Amino acid sequence: MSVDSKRALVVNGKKLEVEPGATFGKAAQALGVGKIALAGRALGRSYTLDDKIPEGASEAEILTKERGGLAVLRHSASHLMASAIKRLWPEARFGTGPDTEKGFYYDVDLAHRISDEDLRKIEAEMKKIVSEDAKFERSELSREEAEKLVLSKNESFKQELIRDHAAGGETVFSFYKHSDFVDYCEGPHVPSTAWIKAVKLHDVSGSYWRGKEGNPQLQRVRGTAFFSEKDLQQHEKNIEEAKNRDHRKLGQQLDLFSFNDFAPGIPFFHPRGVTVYNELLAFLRDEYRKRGYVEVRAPLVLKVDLWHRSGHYANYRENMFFTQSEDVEMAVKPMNCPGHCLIFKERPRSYRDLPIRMAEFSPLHRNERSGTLHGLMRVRGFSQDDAHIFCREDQLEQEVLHCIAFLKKVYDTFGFKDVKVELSTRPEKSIGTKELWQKAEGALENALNKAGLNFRINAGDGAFYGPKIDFHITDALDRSWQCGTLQLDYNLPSGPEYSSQGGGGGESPASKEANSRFDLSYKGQDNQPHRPVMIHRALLGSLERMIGVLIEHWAGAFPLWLAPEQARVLPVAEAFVSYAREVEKALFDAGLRASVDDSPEKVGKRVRDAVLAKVPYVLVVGEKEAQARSVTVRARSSEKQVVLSLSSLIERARGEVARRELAPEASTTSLDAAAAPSS
RNA sequence: GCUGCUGUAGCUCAGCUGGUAGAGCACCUCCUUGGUAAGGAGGAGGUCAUGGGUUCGAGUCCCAUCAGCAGCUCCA
Repeated sequence: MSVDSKRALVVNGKKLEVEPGATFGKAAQALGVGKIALAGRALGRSYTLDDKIPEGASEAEILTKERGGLAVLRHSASHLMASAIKRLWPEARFGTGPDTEKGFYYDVDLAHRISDEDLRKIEAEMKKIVSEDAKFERSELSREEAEKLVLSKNESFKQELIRDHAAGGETVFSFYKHSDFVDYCEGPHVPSTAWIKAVKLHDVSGSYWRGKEGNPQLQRVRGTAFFSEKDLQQHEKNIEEAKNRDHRKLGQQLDLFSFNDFAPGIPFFHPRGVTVYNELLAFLRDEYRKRGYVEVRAPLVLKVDLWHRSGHYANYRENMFFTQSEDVEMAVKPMNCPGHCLIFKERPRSYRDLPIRMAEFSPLHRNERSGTLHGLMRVRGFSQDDAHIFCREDQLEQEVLHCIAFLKKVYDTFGFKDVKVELSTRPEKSIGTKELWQKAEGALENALNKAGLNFRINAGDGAFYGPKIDFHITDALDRSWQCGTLQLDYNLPSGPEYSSQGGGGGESPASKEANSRFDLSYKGQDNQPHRPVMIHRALLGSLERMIGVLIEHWAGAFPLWLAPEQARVLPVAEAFVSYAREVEKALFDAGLRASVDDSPEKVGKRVRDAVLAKVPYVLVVGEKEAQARSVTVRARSSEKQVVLSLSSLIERARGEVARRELAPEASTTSLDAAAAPSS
């Protein structure tokens, strides 16, 4: 083969003939994306457009603005920021600085505490470097050279990374340089700093090196970047709007709940919040009745002996509240499972009794670390829609499917579209045989597939006693919260045969008690005792967290069945207050939550108040309505007015509640259809 | 728990380099009897998170504590 013969290459999925020694830039031009090309990739590595396409590559990728560009831009912005920081504080050392979903950050080790003012200074310095139009250049070094280079710059964190990568088998260490700043980095990057025009730094916070609590804490400087100033502004605007959905803000505005210094992290639910809370409970109890659940109530405070037996004392003590009675140490329960095991044991059980689906809504208390608290999403006192299913081994899959079907019903009722499902498998520290684990994981995976759910496997993240399925929902600011959970538990039902092979945490192996859990059994068809399997499951997760999620999901505009105030009657003048009261009474008698606003304000003002309170139905009544025994309805999310007879409004609203209808728009449509011809 | 930031009326916030508190909304009273997103006038309301300290004097400066916010960590 002659040296100058062209070679075939697949670039971005298209076949291309390239000259030997051609650069990624040339390939980009040949593809017609020369102007928007940012970087190249081949053989699992990133390159600049000026780099030659590696000889051995038969495929290559050109990253462009549209093709993975934002991540490239942001990663470059993090380098740009690091270089600006280095100019301002030459002693700064760096951890890692990746792009993220919404922007980028760089972790900095610097004795000087970076303030908000400093962020502006850094931004100004970044602008300078942008105007310098500094090229990003790539180079490759051997391990020795790489370590030498980072050590010469006193970058010990980078050295640690290099050593780790070397231990992982890496032999080529790439560096990216722009201006006077060089960084150990995989890339890719934009061609030059001039690309990074729309960039903004947001905040600085602490962050442990490599995410380990014992490690030194670096300063994480966070920001974001876009290709255009317009996109950046839009992004900032979106964030502002998302903040208006924050359940903490809406919870206060809508008078749903509050927090008080006297009980940090434990919510006070106001009357309106309790209405939502109780409607959710009613929904679940309805479903429990249909699905063969039984509800129980176990004590809130139990002797520590019990928590020793359950393993909570050894594994969960840090998160428990303790108290005492006379000389007996007791604990406030953080979970329901031990109580349910005790109820199970209260009498002999037969295989005919199983499955037992035992539900409980009791409040739980967990002493969460102060920094983890977050509105209703993470609290120290809450109730789960908890249940423990005691079943036979052969009922396991069916029961898991039963739970998933239930969960789907619940999430459909709320209209959740983006639920992330994770299957967490056997962790390093685990109890039980390999076969048991494989069986359990298989059962869960099988059930997920049968249920048609897309899921991600989260290897090694299961509980030590069994694998689990978690359901995550994101909040207004895209933070992910675990809501539903489904866990297989072989631990709590176990008896004296249980040994603390790795899972026992701080338990003393000498203690026989610690080595026996609840020793649950049922009498099988064979007249022999058998061990039941326990499924621990919650669908909403905690009522508190779910209410927080729902507030953000609907921006406070609850569907009719959950709305604290379902209708507000506004008499147009004092003369019609008595008819307004009649309407209120009729609604009340129909089981609906209604009020009259007879404050001495103009109708416009009272309509505004009702809209801001997100009341689903605003009913204006005056002379016409009083005579016709009708109401003029203004449904939420529609300014359209519809005249309805009082009786047909009630009929509609009751149906909407009974079916737990979702969208306010749906009710608007049905109202339109039912609209009496207005005179 | 860690790092940083914040804490002024019920809510949202103003209060310059220290000279002992202000607005809008909400609330109350009166006027207005109003037909779909803010009618008008007046009034009341604050141990400036708490506790120390510096100072002739602290909302303002310093320290501690408490709580919240962002991120990290944690989340059986």
